Amino acid sequence: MADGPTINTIAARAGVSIASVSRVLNGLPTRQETVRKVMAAADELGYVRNAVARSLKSRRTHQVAFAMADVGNPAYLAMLREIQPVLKAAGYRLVLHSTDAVAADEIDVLRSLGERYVDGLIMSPLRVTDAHLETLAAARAPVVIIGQVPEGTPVDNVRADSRTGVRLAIDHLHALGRRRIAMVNGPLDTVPGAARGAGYREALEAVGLPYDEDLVQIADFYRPEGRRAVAELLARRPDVDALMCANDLIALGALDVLRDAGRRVPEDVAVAGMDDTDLAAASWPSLTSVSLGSAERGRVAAELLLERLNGGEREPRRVTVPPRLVVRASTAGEGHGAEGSGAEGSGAEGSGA
Amino acid sequence: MADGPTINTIAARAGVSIASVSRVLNGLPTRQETVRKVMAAADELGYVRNAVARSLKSRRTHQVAFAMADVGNPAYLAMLREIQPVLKAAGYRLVLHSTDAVAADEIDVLRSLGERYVDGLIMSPLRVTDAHLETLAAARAPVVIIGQVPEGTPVDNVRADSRTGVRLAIDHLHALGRRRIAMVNGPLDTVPGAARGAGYREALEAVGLPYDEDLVQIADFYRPEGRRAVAELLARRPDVDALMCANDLIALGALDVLRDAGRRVPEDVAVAGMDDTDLAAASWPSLTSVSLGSAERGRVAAELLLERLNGGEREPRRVTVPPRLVVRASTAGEGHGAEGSGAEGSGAEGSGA
DNA sequence: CCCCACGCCGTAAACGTTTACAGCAGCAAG
DNA sequence: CTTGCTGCTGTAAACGTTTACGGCGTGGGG
Repeated sequence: MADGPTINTIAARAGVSIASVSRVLNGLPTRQETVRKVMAAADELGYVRNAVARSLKSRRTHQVAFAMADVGNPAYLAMLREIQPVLKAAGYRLVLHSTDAVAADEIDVLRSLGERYVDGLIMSPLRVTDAHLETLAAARAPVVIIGQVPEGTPVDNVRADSRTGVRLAIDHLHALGRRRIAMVNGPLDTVPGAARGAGYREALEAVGLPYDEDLVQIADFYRPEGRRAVAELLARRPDVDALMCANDLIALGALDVLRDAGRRVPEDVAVAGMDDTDLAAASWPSLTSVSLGSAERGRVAAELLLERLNGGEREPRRVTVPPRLVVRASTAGEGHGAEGSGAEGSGAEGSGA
Repeated sequence: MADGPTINTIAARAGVSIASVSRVLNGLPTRQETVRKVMAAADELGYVRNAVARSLKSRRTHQVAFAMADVGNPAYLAMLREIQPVLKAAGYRLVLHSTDAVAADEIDVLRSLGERYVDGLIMSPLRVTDAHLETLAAARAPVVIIGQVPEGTPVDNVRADSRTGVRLAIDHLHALGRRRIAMVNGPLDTVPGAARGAGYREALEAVGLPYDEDLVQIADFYRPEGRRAVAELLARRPDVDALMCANDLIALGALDVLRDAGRRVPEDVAVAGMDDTDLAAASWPSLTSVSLGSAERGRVAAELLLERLNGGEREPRRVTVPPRLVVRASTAGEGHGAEGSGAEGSGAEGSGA
């Protein structure tokens, strides 16, 4: 045992050269007799190819990195869940980085591509700075970016379309007869905040409703902030009949406040969220939400990367994944419970000692 | 550019040998002048050490694998979230495997340790078979198992204690004055199901309540199953005043059914879940739940592995992480909304094209 | 009978590092 | 001036593969 068998051990035992062993293991044309001897020796010794030596020589690691901004964020998890099987099926291992949305960490990851421990990278930065672009240009391996990237950046890119997403939701609310549709948006200096705000204005115009500053309230993307913001909004405009929230957490906060205020959802006020996280299905009433296709973005990103890893040179591609409105009780007003909710086992546990 | 600079390129440019370059890069004692020349050359060329070659020679990859049964399961995600930073801080990269709880896949992962692409492995199998144990014994790198493992298996092991967890919850319900406490358990032939069932009996005995078969209902660990089971239970025993559910999803199903039946929670029926996923805080009313310490189990597992990677030989250790009861509205009956809920940004998105 | 083609195999170099060892210069002590 | 340190550096081997190249034996065609 001591020090696992190598190609040399096998060669010695089978009475052939290491070249022959390598050929047999790689299925290159070899005499039957030799194949037999090598296979026998390998089996007896329990030989396993050393991936590191293989990578050094072949310049392929069969590993791909995914740098997610935040391991806790359901949107990134949805991506991960799709990326993983695509890579696995193609014979790649997944190296996971968490950058905590810190630009410096993201740039470190890009730079570390020079170490050549992976063949490629999928990255979803919160926002792309000039430093990012600079490092990207010098990246030593193919990269796919999930998110916004300036026009003309020569890199494969997969993006969502939250602007259209907001329009879907507003159209829906308008079709239900709502006419005083407020928006609880995230900070306007974030990329998603700006896009969603723009979507709101466009959508109102499209359905022929006036844009009213009074109906817009800014909150951070968290539940307590959502509560605060919706409370202010209600105080100022008690007459709202629908709330478009910039993400599901804000929407949950909205539900909290409406419940306390004795407003029925959706009868008095309809509520829509965004991101379609699993929280949307769990809440009461369950939450209508705009899916921005995190899962699909992950899958597409993985496929683009694989294509580039196999195919070689190619024009950089840009793919936009369309949003999808998932209607639930918080706007539709049907009973709850119809919907099957997700899967999720229990069993990561054990009994007592 | 073409083919990134190596230690040789630098040696040539700095007019020294590759050994000197290596020494400088590794901070071994070297004359100041030489250090200067090498550093200058390395900077100018934008040199980055090749991790693969380094690993081949040093027999250390600085990578650790985590094999999770299911990328979608919040319990495993909680582990991942803790494992990641611990490893990162110690200078290790994380390779993520998803085995979909398929034994054959898990065994493949164990076997693949022979490829030496990682220095160690953390694995959380759903259940451990004989084949697992056999492969484990022959594993070519240190392994830490999160979950149940037969007595005496010579492997580092971190486990939860859901049995005691159930007791915590039952004690709580009993202290609130509940006397007809039903249990909605998972399948009894799963490890968690059996442990939780045992915990239920023990706990009843401990508080002096009789064990009544009528009050036990079996469901699979999912929400629709929970609904079905609780509906049956209510039909049979309309007098229950508390429900102990074997996980949060079942508990969410219970809330659905109770709401439909017009029973108030917690006034008429108190409900407790298990696993303390983020769904527990999102639901209405928010859900009292037993945390089995997934996060802490992840952290401990990572620490055990690092210890073994640095320390070398050592007795196998077994750590049991104690459960913790998180009281929320579904039993306590206070208002909702007090609690801050988790953090979770939005921003994995982009605006429209 | 000679030559060549062909199929198979072994030798050796290469991938980019780390590191044991020896060599060399400078200097202090004898 | 020799000896022996000391401090630094270079040469070369090693990690475990893959693969270009040439050699060898066989058999068929001229």
